[in-house]
Amino acid sequence: MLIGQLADALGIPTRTVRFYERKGLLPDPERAENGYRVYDDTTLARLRFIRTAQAAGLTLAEIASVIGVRDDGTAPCSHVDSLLEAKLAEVRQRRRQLAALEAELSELLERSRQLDPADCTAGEICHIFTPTETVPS
Amino acid sequence: MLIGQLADALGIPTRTVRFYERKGLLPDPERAENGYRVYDDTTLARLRFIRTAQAAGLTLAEIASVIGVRDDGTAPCSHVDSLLEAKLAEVRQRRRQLAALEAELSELLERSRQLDPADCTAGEICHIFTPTETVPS
DNA sequence: GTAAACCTTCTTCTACAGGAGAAGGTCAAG
DNA sequence: CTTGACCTTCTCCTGTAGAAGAAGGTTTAC
Repeated sequence: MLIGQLADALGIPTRTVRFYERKGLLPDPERAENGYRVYDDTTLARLRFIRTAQAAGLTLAEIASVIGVRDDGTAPCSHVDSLLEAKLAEVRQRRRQLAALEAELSELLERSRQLDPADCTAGEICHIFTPTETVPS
Repeated sequence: MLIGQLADALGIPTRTVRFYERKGLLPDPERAENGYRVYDDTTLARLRFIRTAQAAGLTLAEIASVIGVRDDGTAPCSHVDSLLEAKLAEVRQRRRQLAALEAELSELLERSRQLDPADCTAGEICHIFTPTETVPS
């Protein structure tokens, strides 16, 4: 199997396969006499693994570390487990941040609806962002 | 006011002030005889505006566009409004994606708990990511 | 025998918001 | 008069996952 066929089998560009190779996610492949990369099904499986792990939010560096553990002859399960735990915590935190941002945006939009552009001054740049003044007694 | 004092007033590095200047977010400042940048309070206000807009998730390029409209003599309110609408839509979509990712991660972690690392084979790299086979009849 | 469709390596670019270092000028205090 | 704290410009680096182009060799099909 040549690189184009491998790439087509997964619907990814050939560039990406070479990129993964340089990142250490794929082993240096066999070469035909003309220098072309030659692959077998194990590479296909490895690429599928990479894509699945990516779908779980792992970065290529993290996936490379998992592959590294496996290549050391160790089952990377516990490593994967901790990566997933960390990722889950990250995702939850990010979700919280985005929830706050969504609330902030809604508030700004609501304010926008109640403001008249004619009242917007150059000094403020745009009064939608001007903090609502809590009028003191 | 020199750049260090301006930066300290907002708790940002002086580098950042120069960076904003080069990005067109701040006007070219006055210079003292020795070449030092000299600022007044309008720059302080502009920096506060930038920080507020950033907190709302706008990119520096978007903020620059808002400032550009204002510098054209137009109230940028409607422009800001559409930016905020777009940002809100983005945030909502991203939240949905993250919710799906969180579910996926939870599922993988649950699977991890039920699998024995001793069953993990080299071909799979890690069986936590191996799609659960729906056994056909 | 040539054109299309492959393949090779190399380097540079993208978005994003700065961070970091080099190499040097200026100013106030001791 | 020197030390330390400022200030200046310049250029490159960070992480992420590729995309893009240059410039060339190879193979297949007609």
